[in-house]
Amino acid sequence: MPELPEVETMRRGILGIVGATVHAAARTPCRKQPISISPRIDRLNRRLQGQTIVDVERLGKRVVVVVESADRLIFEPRMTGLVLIDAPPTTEHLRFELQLEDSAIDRLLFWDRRGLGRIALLSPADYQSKLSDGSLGPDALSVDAIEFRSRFKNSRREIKVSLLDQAAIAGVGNLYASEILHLAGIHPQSRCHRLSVKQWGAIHTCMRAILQKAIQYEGSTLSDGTYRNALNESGSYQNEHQVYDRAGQPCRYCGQSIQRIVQAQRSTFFCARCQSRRGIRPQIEHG
DNA sequence: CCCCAGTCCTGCGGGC
DNA sequence: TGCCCGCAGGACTGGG
Repeated sequence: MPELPEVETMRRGILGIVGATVHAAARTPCRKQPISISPRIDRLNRRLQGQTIVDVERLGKRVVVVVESADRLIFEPRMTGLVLIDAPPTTEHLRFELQLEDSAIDRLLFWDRRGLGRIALLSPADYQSKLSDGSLGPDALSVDAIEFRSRFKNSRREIKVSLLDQAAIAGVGNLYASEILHLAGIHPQSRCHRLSVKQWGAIHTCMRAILQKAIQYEGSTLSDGTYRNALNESGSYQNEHQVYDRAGQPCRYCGQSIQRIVQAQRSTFFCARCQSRRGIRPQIEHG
């Protein structure tokens, strides 16, 4: 399930398309239900044809391809989507391609096994309103500690659930939320409004540490093997997981059995000893 | 404001 | 052994 580190790895993996010119944008033959592409593919193709790619950005869990007209092609992988420049895992789930010219890279591909992913082409005005309509918070790696705390501190929700709210902070998903709170020594059911300034500092610091380390490891490829980088290679951060999908196994830090609970219909994994309802794990340095 | 259940969708693995 | 159901969860919606 691509979260910020996986999407950032995809972004880095396709940077070679900068400078290429779009020959055509097209759906690929695929017997599955067509994925959502906005606007309609013929209109999207007309707006992209002949455009030079000038940048590849990331916005939370989305890959953003910028062309010279300042239109932005947004790839939203959701659960099983991949942005690739090399051989896709299967041909039957290949959904979309950008045929390229004037480049060593032939084409940019969107592959998605389950088809929940989305593609959208946004004008600069559409993009600006998307950024300012409140549906997407600041990127998890851009937001500073003050802004971070201010976005959560008055909420009565549980911290784990709040971290998944993309309108608060963009980029953190279910896997990394558990890992971040474990490193910070914060219980996932802690209510936001009851956390201290020091605890918010710890969560912010640990969020940055976990996400940056996961980027270094090129993301997490889970047992279903779906996630791949742009060259169709596995990530390796799954080997570093402390709690995610480790229910019943010993905490690597203290040996206590990792617990699984359900919050907002999603699995949360945590260590009840390292993540007490009181305070920060004392051994972790913050700042 | 926030919560919850349902929706999309496919592949897989547990259980019978 | 084979089949079916439920689960995985990112983003969103509608109702309470």
